[in-house]
Amino acid sequence: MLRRKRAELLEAGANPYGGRFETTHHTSDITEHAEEMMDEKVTVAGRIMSMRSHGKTCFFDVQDRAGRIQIYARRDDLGPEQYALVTGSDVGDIVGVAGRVFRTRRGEISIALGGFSLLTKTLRPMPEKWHGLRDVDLRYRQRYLDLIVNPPVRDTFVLRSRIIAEVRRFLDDRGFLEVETPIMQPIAGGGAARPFVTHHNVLDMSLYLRIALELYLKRLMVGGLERVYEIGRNFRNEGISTKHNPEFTMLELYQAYGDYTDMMELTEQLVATVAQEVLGSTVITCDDEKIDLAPPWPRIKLYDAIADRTGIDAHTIQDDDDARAVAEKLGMSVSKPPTVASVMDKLIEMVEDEIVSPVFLYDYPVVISPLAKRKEDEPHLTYRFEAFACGRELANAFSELNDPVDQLHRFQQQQAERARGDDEAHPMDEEFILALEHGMPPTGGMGLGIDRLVMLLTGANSIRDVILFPLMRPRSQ
RNA sequence: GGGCCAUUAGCUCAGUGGCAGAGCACCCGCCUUUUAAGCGGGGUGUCGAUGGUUCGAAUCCAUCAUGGCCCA
Repeated sequence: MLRRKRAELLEAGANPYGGRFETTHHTSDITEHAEEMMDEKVTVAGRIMSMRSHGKTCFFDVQDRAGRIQIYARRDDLGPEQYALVTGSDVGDIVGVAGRVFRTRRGEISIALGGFSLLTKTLRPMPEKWHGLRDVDLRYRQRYLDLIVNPPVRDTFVLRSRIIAEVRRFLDDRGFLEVETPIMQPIAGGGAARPFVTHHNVLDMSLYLRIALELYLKRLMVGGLERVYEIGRNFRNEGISTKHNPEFTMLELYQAYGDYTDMMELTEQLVATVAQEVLGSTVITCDDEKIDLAPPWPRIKLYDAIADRTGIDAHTIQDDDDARAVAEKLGMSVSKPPTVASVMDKLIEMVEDEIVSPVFLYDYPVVISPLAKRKEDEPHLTYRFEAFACGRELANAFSELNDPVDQLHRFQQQQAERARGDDEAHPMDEEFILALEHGMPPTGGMGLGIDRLVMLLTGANSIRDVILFPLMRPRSQ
């Protein structure tokens, strides 16, 4: 039916796909300053969201990126031809309208239509007008409809953009240099995750999509850039959940001559500042509970938190036998035979679930921290922390390991783990060792999940609600 | 990976063995300040897919697909 209208328009010599159109205002400029603007001539453009034809008059609502405004069309004002073009339009059409600002009898700010241009004809009906688009599958697959019909969705992505802009400003103000490092890497290091593999035809070599930014950014610390950050996409070949999308956006930053305590201060300052700038407050809502992101955040030793939550003294987990005993005692279902690393991960997860207000857990075991500097007095631990809030990990940071000999040793241990079947163990990276051999200054580094931060600040419960186009399986016929 | 739930018109949803339905949207007619406009008329469909049970399946069974929630 809508296709027929397109054909009829073409036949009548009208162009259903117009060109450049100059507007004077956004809808909100008018609705928010209506009193001063009465009788002013304005031009706006947008999509028709509803239509009430009323004999020889017609009302319709036009939505642009700022909001909506009602348009009032009279046949006597427009003449029969223009008026027929108006009433022949459909909800979903994109139009340009010019007219005079006025208020209807019922008090609604409106534009009395003087000129009308069809800019784009829709061939598909819009989702239903008061239930909107609910089907989450359709909302993600056809996000453009979600954005048109569900205003909170647009608000979320506007906020996301502002959050990222504020993060950049915060770091730029502190002398950090924004850099870009390879996304396709011959060795995917810097984290514990399985990578995606691709292939370079001319070089005839496998390349991996990066799982972390870390190892290249640290090379820049060797190179003397002193303060760098990158905001970019990481890719992890793992499951999809409300906390995980295979591609996600990460901030990593490195500060020469700093350590993990500097990173704690920076992290809490960053999050609180961004919240203040974007939301106007550091108080946010997490599952109906109000939490304050204002620094300082409590700092709790990881092992104390684990003991508190589970009664387990994690210091006693030294080998696989200890790990198995703990796994059995707590009734953990660890798929593979439990290792120290897998049991520690699980224990952290148990603590994480109960955290609501922001907290730093610090001093992580060396077995799950192959890139972090070892504690001088407790060599089975590292100068590493993670920040948690609202039941989710938000940031991960450490004093960076800059001893190439220890780093090589750690990589070798990871190879042993890999040989035992841990396919997320860190790969050997000799080029990175070479860089460290040239001397990396003592450095504090921090990684923060941008999607998680946006979730925290927008109150989203699923990562898919803060990613415009989350990964979906192809639609089956 | 396991469990539960969902999938019916463009959208939001009813329909639990007997003619495929409603509201919105859409089409036709009426209506010159309406606003979930109104009034009258019109159903536009591969009931997610494939098998099976049955005289008869949207409905019961099996498998598969996609999605959601919970668990791992």
